[in-house]
Amino acid sequence: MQSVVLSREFYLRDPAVVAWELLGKLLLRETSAGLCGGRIVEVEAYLSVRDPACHASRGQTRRNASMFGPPGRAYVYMIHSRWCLNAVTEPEGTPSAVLIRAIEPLVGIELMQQRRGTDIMRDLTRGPARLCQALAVDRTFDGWGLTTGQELWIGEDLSATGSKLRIAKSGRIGLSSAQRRLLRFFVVDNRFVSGRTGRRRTT
DNA sequence: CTACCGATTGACT
DNA sequence: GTCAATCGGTAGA
Repeated sequence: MQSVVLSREFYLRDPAVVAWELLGKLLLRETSAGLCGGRIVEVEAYLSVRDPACHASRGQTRRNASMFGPPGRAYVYMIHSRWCLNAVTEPEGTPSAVLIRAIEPLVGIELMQQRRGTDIMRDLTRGPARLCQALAVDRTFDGWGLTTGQELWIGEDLSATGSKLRIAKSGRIGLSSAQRRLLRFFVVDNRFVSGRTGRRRTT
């Protein structure tokens, strides 16, 4: 599993662009129990104060503070007693982020099966809270540097074939507002994508 | 302090 | 497809 850790500059851009380009990248987690992770296949962008669905749109609180920090760090929050992982984007002070909604399991399958309590591959990392449980990501990673290449990071897959990913976009899942905006991006026909896989094709 | 709510999931019809 | 468990974050008294 050869990969090159993504730089801080990668995240220093519009969250919709970062979200799009995160598809196909590797999300990796290393503990004393071993390495695990997989390929990112579903993401959502949250656009700072101009996006009512963004946790930071109504100002800074203790929960969302890491979204106001530098790009390339994690924003981990809890919803319905489950953890979800974001990558912070844009310059410090602009609180935007990309929610990692699903990955395709590639390494450390057995470890992720243990943490999830199931052998069913499709249930390991399909959904933002499932993947956090599989990778043992919790509040302690809020603010963590995803560019460090240690413990939890995102890298370019050097073994990836040159073939271009087929990507589609849709409205974001689970929102009570701003549902019309097409800020969810996913790999077409990938069985580890959560929710409905219909909607608008783009490539 | 209390009350309300949710970027979800798993169980169930 | 529907539905509610469950608990930290947040706002308000």
